[in-house]
Amino acid sequence: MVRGKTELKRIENATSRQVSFSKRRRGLLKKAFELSVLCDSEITLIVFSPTGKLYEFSSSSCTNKTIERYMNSAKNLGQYKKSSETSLQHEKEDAAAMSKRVEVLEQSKRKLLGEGLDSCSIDDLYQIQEQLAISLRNIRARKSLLCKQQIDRLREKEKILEEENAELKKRCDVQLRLHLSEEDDEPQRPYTDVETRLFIGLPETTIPLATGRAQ
Amino acid sequence: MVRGKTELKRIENATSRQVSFSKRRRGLLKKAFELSVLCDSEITLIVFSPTGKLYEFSSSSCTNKTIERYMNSAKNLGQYKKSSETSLQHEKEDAAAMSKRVEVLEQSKRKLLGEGLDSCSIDDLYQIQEQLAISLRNIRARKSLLCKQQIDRLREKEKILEEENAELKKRCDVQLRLHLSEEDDEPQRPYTDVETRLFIGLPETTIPLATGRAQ
DNA sequence: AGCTATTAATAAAC
DNA sequence: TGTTTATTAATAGCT
Repeated sequence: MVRGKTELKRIENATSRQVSFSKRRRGLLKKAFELSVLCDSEITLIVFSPTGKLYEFSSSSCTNKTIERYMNSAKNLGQYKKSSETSLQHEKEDAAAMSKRVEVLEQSKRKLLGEGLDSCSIDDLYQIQEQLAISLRNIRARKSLLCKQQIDRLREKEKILEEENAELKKRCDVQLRLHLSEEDDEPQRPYTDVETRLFIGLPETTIPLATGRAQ
Repeated sequence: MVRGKTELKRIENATSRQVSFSKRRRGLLKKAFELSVLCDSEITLIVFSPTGKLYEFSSSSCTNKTIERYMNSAKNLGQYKKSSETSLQHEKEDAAAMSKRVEVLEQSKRKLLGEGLDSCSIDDLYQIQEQLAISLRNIRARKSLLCKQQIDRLREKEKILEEENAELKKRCDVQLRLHLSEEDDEPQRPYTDVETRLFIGLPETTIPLATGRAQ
């Protein structure tokens, strides 16, 4: 510190602070460099300006190398253990455990598929066979249930459709009779016979309508 | 640099170098501290002495915090991507993939065990049933093969044992006859008859001996 | 950014 | 290592 022996506390004047930062940062980087060269030591200096800008010096080719070394040192001292190191460890363990599990599962699945049986004793084979028999029973039961349900559904539908059919037929008969008697009374109706024709057609169209819904 | 304006290169004298390292290191740490306080900036300084000893300064409570920040900065600049970050990413992806695989395997295994069939259509069930039928065929074939092999082995053994039995019986008969004729000639033999008795007992003990080996 | 007065840092010696 | 001393280096406050 020079000229007015600045106190060791944050420089309040923003401009002064910025200027000081520039000058001192350069000085610090220079000193770091000198120390690394003169004394043959590995140094990494990381500086973030108050505005978040990054400045760094590293004597080694790569800052990360020194950081790596630092991590190891710190870890070995038992003081720190970098979170990512820890989680990496964690992930690796997880992966190993899961890999093991996959292996076991695949092995067991293969046996259920009737493959890779060479390593099985007769007892093993018997057990697998029993298991498969149980599986088959379950599957047949499930299939049977599904079939039954489908049959029930279809029967239900059939019933509804038959009722619908009966109803429609009845209505058609009524309409037909009504129409015939009307035709007798007034054969000269002006062009409303479009509707009339539709009514006549109905007894035939009910069948495709019903089967259409049933599909 | 002072007094004799040292050249900017490694100090060859080991003692001088060590002394300089001590002094300059302290100076550097002090300057780093001053900069961090005066200019309110985040600084981390890592120094390894030539002998490997670690010295550090960090304005933040934890060096790792600054390093973390540095990593993010450097990563965002696309210049570096810390290896452990990358491998962590890797491990996580691996774990996720494997987790997915375990899930799939377990699901598929459950179906082969005839469980969790609710989500299966009749077609699915049919396919599983077919697969199980194949598995069962394989298992029965394997069991049958093993049984056959065992039967063959047992037959082989039986044959050998029968031959052995026949041989031993023959030998016993011979010995018995030999012994009887010897007894007639010299009935007063001094206590070697222990051996002789053993030979006499053999035709009866061959049976338990043979069945014992066959187990 | 450059200048300069002033203090800080430190090489050498003990 | 710690102190002293001579000397250069760093830099706060100006411009």
